Amino acid sequence: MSAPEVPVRRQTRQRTAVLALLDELDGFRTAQDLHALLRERGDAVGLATVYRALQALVDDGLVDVLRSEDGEAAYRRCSPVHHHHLVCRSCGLTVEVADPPVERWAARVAAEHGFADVQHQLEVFGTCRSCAPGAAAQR
Amino acid sequence: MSAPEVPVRRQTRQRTAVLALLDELDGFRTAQDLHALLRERGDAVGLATVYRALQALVDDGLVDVLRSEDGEAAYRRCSPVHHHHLVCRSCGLTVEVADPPVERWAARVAAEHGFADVQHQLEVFGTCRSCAPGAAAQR
DNA sequence: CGATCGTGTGAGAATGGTTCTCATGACCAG
DNA sequence: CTGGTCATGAGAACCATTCTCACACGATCG
Ligand SMILES: [Mn+2]
Ligand SMILES: [Mn+2]
Ligand SMILES: [Zn+2]
Ligand SMILES: [Zn+2]
Repeated sequence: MSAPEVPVRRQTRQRTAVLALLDELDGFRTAQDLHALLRERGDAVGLATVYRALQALVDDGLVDVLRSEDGEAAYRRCSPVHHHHLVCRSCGLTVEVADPPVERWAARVAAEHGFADVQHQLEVFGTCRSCAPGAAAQR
Repeated sequence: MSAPEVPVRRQTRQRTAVLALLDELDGFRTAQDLHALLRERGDAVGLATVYRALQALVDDGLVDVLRSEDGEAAYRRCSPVHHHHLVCRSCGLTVEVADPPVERWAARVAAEHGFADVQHQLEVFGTCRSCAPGAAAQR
């Protein structure tokens, strides 16, 4: 029983690059986007490795993932505490928001219907100020 | 301007069969699942047609669609009024639930951050009574 | 330091859900 | 009834994601 259940997570140039890039971005981005950005930037990383690095970060709770309307997965460096997202449909800008009321509500509704092992997901989508129609003309 | 903006929606055997099947099911099902069920049942429909029929029903507001964790789309006959879902992860059993408080909350939070054209999505996932561990043994 | 071991990497193939193509079939208004 | 649209379906195409496997390279320990 001396072998760790979860293998040691090695620190590699690729994983460092992926996390560093996510730290600079403020919105949700797809794996393909991140891969392209890394390539432009010079420190290229294989696409499969980008996917693996992102999955590891999600498992470690450092990154949140959500599905865009067309089913593509999008990733974002997020705080480790439970929260929800206010996402701009146009530019991806995201604000983390908390909502205690819905936490209790979800648990209560689930219990009323006999559901266990309850989880919930709440996302709010809209158009941010910068992306509002006319925002470009105003400056 | 005599041509209708939206072409007439013809009533075909295939579209009727898809909607009739959805009316008998109480949970979210993937297009592939529905296609297989229709085939078993005898009145087969092409897979592409199943996808097109489902998309039309979604456009008409008769069917709701959500993405499972692996990105697959799942469809369910739903009421046309705004609501949220309590979904069993195991069998797909779904209960429609309303939550007035979150409606106001979403609008307020979005406004505070300058977001417009706000939409939100709230889903609760859990394990229903029938799928709870031990339920099978209990009869 | 190095040797060693096991994990990480990446190019390309494979997978699989969804959409597209296009020739053919069938609603339905007139 | 009939024509003109729209619908259908088999298969190809698409494309995000995962898998394969030979090779590279962190971490560990003497
Ligand atoms: Mn919550
Ligand atoms: Mn709502
Ligand atoms: Zn924006
Ligand atoms: Zn269930």
